[in-house]
Amino acid sequence: MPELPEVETVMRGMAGHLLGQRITRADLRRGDLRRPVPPGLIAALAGAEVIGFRRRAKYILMRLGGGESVMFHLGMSGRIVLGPLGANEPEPRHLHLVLETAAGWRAGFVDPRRFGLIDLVATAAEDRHALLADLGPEPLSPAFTPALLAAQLAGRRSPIKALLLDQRVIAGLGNIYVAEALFRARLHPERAAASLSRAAIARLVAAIRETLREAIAAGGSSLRDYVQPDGALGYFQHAWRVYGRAGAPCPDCPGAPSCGGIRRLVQSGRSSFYCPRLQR
DNA sequence: ATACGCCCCTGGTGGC
DNA sequence: TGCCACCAGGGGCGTA
Repeated sequence: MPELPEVETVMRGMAGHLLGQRITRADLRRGDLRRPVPPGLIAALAGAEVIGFRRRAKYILMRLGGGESVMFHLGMSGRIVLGPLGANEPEPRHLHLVLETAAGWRAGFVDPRRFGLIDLVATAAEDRHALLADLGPEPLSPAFTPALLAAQLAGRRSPIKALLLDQRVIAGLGNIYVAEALFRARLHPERAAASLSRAAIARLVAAIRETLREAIAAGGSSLRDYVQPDGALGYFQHAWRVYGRAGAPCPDCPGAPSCGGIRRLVQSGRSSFYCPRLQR
């Protein structure tokens, strides 16, 4: 479930074992991801020291001593696996890139559907990368204010759900956290963006922040060092209030009959979940 | 400029 | 057991 909180958690887990380490070996098994892995990737990685990590939207930037950053995007099914060298575990399927560190750890990029990507960018020019240049504000940054969101929504007739998924409007939300934030803000996913009052926009900004913060906290607290027994980083169970719960009682409606339960609808090909009584 | 459908790819699930 | 339809956390592209 790689949306912003999962990507943040994965990044922290990677940093825990890779930051400050030297990469002794880099092995590309398969380079035809969403876009081809750049030819210079292995040369940039091999022998390099990992000197920093940063997340922007759903991208992880791993900064190397040579002045380049490796960009990872997990797509729908991507994950990072981590384990000690020499462990006798079977290699996961769909392992596309393997890194080994001087300290004896192995990190792997696994992505069955190959909607993810790996790219290389000059560290000094990270934000000018074509995939980062047009991204909207980070929802957890002070720059993400009701006034800013209001300016983005003004005059837009699209459903609010669609705009919150648009990474140019706000960076890092995906289908799950949009559903959860709209529920928390009591806004129906089909509401026209421009019809939101100032108060509703303020509620939405707060709801997005709270939803993401709690999810990051859950990810961090559920994994002592972020590495699960199978080596996967940053994937944690979370109790969604509405996502994936069609037909279930609404957690905030005291009597189930009062709203008839959580409903599912399809918007531009993707599922939305909401409470018909609370969300308007 | 904006909005929408379609596509990329593999795997899991549930029905027959 | 097999087959098939449907669904899935993302996002880019072409077309109106």
